[in-house]
Amino acid sequence: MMSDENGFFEKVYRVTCMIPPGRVSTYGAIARFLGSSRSARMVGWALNNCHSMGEFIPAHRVVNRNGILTGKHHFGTPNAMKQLLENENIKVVDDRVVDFRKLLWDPCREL
DNA sequence: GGTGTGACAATGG
DNA sequence: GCCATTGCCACAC
Repeated sequence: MMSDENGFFEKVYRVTCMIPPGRVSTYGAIARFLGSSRSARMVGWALNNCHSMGEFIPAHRVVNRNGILTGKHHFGTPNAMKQLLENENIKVVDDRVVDFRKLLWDPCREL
């Protein structure tokens, strides 16, 4: 009960929505911001359920540590994620975010 | 209540 | 420096 808003998933959704446009974040960074630096995998899983939220989650701004669009296949179409990233003025080449290091948005650092 | 999983990350060879 | 393996923690069945 009422664990929905306090659940790990809800936190992931909220932080993911907090990612400013034109920026990208990593699963580990989000997980660490949530207090569970080792639950990076849970972050991806949470986004996997994001389709059940009823609200759109900018999961396309979340990539792995290498800046690779690991979950692009889960967007319905592998091109959707890249298209969304390009829509944010983010360059994506070979399923990798260009200047990912500069575009990296760390909640623990920026906040 | 236990088992399996999963869009990662870190470590070792 | 790259490839393979382990750890990991929260959620679904």
